Amino acid sequence: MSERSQSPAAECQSRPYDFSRANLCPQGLGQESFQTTPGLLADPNLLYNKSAYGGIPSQAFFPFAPMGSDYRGSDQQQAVDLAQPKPWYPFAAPDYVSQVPGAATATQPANLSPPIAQTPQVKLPEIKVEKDSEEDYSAEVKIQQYPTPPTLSHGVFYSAPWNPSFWPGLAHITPRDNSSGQNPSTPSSASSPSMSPSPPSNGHNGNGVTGHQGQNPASSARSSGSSSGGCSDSEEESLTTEELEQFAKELKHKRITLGFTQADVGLALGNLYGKMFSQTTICRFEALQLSFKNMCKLKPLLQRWLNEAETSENPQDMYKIERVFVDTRKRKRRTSLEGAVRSALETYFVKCPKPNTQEITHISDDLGLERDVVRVWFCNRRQKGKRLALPLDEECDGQYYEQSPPLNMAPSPIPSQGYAAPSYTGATSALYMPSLHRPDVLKQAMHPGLVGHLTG
DNA sequence: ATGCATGAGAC
DNA sequence: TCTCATGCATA
Repeated sequence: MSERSQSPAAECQSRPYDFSRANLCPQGLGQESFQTTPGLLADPNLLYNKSAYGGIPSQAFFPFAPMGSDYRGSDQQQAVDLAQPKPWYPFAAPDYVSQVPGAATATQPANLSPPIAQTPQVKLPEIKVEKDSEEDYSAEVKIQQYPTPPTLSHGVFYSAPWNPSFWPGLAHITPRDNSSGQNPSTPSSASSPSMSPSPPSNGHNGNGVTGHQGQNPASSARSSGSSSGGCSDSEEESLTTEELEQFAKELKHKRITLGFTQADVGLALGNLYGKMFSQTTICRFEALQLSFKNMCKLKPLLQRWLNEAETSENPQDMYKIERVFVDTRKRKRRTSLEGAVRSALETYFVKCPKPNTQEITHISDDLGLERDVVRVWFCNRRQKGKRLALPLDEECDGQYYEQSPPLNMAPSPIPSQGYAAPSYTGATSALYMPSLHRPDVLKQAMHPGLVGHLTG
C-alpha cells in the first residue's frame, strides 16, 4: 500500500490556522490507501506502543488495561453489505435523517471531494443504529431501573447523569486525604454507619468530585519527581501508579467478596456522598482505564465506600435511596459502525488523528457517515489512544496529537510523537499484527515506564 | 467490558 | 472545536 505521495490532501496543508497540522495529513486523507487488508487494523491499539507515544498528553491514562478487543470486530465482521442502506432513524427523528450524509450518500456514488473522494473505500458503510424499535426512541421519557444487586432488593432508579445539579452534596464532598494512605484493608471505623444519602460533612472544598474536573492540565500530570499523580487538588493525595493499581485491585476483590456489583458501588457513592457513578466508571476505575487524574479523584471516594461497606452491618443501606429521574432528553441512537467502516476510520486516523472540519467532511462523505459521528469517533479514538499510549513524559504535554506522522516520510525526528512511526509508513501491517494484540504485551511495554516515572 | 454519545469548560 | 469525564446501550 503505497500512500500517494504526491498530492497531499490540500486541506491538510492549507490550513491557515494550524501550523502544526500541516504535517498531519501529508499524504492526504486516504485517497487510495483505504484498501485495508483484513489484518491491517487488527489491532489498532498497538499503534500506541510506549515508544511511539513519547509524548504525554495533558492527561495521563493508564495503559495497562486490556484494550485489545476494540476492533476485534473488523475481521470478523461480515463483508460489507452493500445491499442495504440501513434505515437510520426510522422513527421520530427526522432531524437526524437530514443530517446524516450516510443516509443519502451511502447508496450513491456521491461526489466526493477530490482529495479523499477516490479512496477505494469501504463503500456503503454499514452503519446502523441500534435496534430500531419503532417507537421506543421517540418516547424519550424513560425511566431506567438501576440494576439491583442480588443481595439488595431495593429497586433503585438510576438517574440521568447529565445534570450535575443532581448532586447537591457534590460540592462538599471531600475525599479525605487520609484515605490515601490508609490501607483499605484496615477499615477505619471512622466511617459513619449511617450510610445515609446525606452528603458527607467535610470541610474541604469540594473540588474532589466536582462537576468539572478535568481542567488543571498542569497539575494533572504527575509531577515528575514525586510519585504524585497529578491529583491536582488538595484533597487528592499524591498517589503513585502502584498505589492506584493496588487499590483498584483491592477494590475489585473486596467488592466482589462483599457481593457488590460495580453498579452497586456507583450507586452507593451517590447515596453516600452525593455523586453517583455508573457501572462504567467503576468498571473503568477497576480496570485502570481512567486518566491518572481521574483515578486520583475517584480513589478517595471509593476508598470511603470500601470502608463503609466493610464496616457497615447493613451494607444494603447503602442502596436504600431510591430516586426516580425522568430523562426527558433525547439521546442519539448509538451508531454501530461496521468493521469495515471502523477499519477505514482507523486508517484515516493513522494518517490524520486530528482531522479538521473539512477533512471530517471528506471522511464522512467518503464513508457515508454523519459528520458528527465521524467527529465523535475521532474524539473518542484520541481519548482512547491516550489511554493506550501511556504517557510518561509530561514534558510533552499536549503534544500528543499535535503532530501527525508524516506519512510517506521518514519518521519524525521528534520522538515524542503520538504515533508509532512505523504505523503509517506503509509497512503498517506488521504493526497491527494480531500477535501483538496481546494485552500483556502492551502492558508490559508500557506500564513499567509509567511506574518508573511516577514512582521515580 | 467497551463503543458511541453528551456536555462543561478550556482554548 | 477540542479535551475530558462520564454514561447509555450493547457486545
